[in-house]
Amino acid sequence: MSTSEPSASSNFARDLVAADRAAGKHGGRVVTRFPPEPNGYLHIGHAKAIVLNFGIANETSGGMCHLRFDDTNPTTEDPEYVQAIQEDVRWLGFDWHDKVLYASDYFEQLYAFAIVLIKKDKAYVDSLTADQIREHRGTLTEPGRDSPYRTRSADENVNLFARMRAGEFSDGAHVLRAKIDMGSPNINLRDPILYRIRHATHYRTGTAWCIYPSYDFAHPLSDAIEGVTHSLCTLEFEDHRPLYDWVVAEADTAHRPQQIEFARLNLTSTVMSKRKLLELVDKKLVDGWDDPRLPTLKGLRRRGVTPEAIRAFCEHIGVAKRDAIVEMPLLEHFIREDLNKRSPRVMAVLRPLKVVLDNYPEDVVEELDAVNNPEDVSAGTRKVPFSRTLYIEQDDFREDPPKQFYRLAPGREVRLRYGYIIKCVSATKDPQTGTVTELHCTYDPETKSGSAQEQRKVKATIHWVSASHAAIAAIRLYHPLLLTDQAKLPVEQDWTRSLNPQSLELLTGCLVEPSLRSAAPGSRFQFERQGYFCVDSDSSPEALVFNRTVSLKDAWAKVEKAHQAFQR
RNA sequence: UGGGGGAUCGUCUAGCGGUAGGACGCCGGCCUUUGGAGCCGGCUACCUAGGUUCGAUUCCUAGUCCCCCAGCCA
Repeated sequence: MSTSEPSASSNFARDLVAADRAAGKHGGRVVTRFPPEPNGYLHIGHAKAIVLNFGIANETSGGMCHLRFDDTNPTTEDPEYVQAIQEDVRWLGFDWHDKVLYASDYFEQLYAFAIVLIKKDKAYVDSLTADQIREHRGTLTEPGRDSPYRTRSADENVNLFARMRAGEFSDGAHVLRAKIDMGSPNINLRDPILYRIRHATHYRTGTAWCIYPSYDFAHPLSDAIEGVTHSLCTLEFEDHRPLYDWVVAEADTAHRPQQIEFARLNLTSTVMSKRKLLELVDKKLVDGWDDPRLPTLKGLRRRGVTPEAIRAFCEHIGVAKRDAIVEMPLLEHFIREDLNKRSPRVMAVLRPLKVVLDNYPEDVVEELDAVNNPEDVSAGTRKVPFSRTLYIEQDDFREDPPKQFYRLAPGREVRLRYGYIIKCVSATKDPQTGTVTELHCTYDPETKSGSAQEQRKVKATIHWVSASHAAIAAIRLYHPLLLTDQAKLPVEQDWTRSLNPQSLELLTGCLVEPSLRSAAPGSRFQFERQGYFCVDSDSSPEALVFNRTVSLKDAWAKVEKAHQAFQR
């Protein structure tokens, strides 16, 4: 990777880990883990956790970060996601050094730990129904009540739990619960469920088990089994920490991991919850998990965003405990910053307007020298064909130019990038609609780029393509997925009503310079004066498709907006 | 109204008793064969009220506001 990464910024979690290490806690070892449940695709919120966990491990000598699948719920998980998650973590640029681990690999050990708890009278089999358990749990302000089964003997519990495992009971008939305190003000401590019966096929263990450990039991013990020192998770688990500590203490594990919580990432104008993402995909409101409008890693990748940009963004936003909503323009900034340095420049006309150079010979084609990347001289130059009939951007011509509009207008001059200065002589209009269909211009032969003779300056330089040489392409422009911030989404009414109906804008008949004909899917370019684009996976040499990753900053758009605001 | 957390520029974040800094954004300017990039300058913040202290964003007290928790999800 040539892109320089910002040095890891200080944050409370890093400081905590560093302090523990300095104090010799855990023998100075640092082991973290990224523990997704394989029930969906990773998004940029996960990237924050990945960058944090792998980052802390990587910057510590001898540090290690495990990739662990928290696959304790057979009804929601699928190997498809295991595969996809590994791809995404690898794509982001992280390496788990063979430590792909699965909570399901610990089922036998976890069962043994459960027996330990039962024998210590710290867990019991409850035979209440789910509804009854809920009733007994109390409320936020009222304490819960003990289950009548809470006093079963250890022997009876061991026996019952073994029979649960053996498959003697149907789903929901019994659960294993921790015996803590039904009167605790912390609801998580009111005898939380440790195991439930699920006669379901697990994608890895098949039908070997019909009882499955809950998160609250499996997670702390998995961390302990793996020797995880610092278990970083999001804020909503803060009040599970006493339970986390209780479980490892009562199970008397050799190693005691420490849970640290941080705020999850929120971004404006998009959705990040698994539920909402799934809804968009299921209802076909987007084009699958890799729809470029989605904040999924697959979506961002297809859109043309680089892993370096995502990493830089994640480092920059920091890690703290306060709830925050990061503005999308910040992400866009890091995408532009990265792409600016690495993207070859090309010319592409999104909304073509025909231009005929009346004084340019009909049978001549010049090969003009174009710079591939002004940010990187080693990227070299290429030839771009120039001829009498060209296309320019519709936006680059105004019949009646407003103030501060420097581009083409009747009688005005602009430079054609890498070519000549041209002057607009006349505009042909459709007699029906009045729209401009064609421009007639003259070129000034003395002003060819690179020729030192003519140093005449014009206010604007515009991009263009040669009509007979250009390749036709379809271009997809992406706009915000949501018209409102996710934090402000209506809770009760259908949130999908806040979706932007224009989030995808499809342009066809776009004209791109001929060098793009052979562009491979995934390759990225800057379309000069427009933005960063990448070749979509749907693209082929016969039918080119580009996705706009992000637009360039547009100073004129601001000026124009200010004009409009002034006029109102 | 129980418990757990959190409040610093519009946004994200730093600060660990001693001039409130950075980034995005926004506004000017320079530069420019991308109205891009780059460069220069400017903008705006310590939730409130008390207290401790020579000195408080930081420590203490009391409020206020925001977030999370009542799945046999994670």
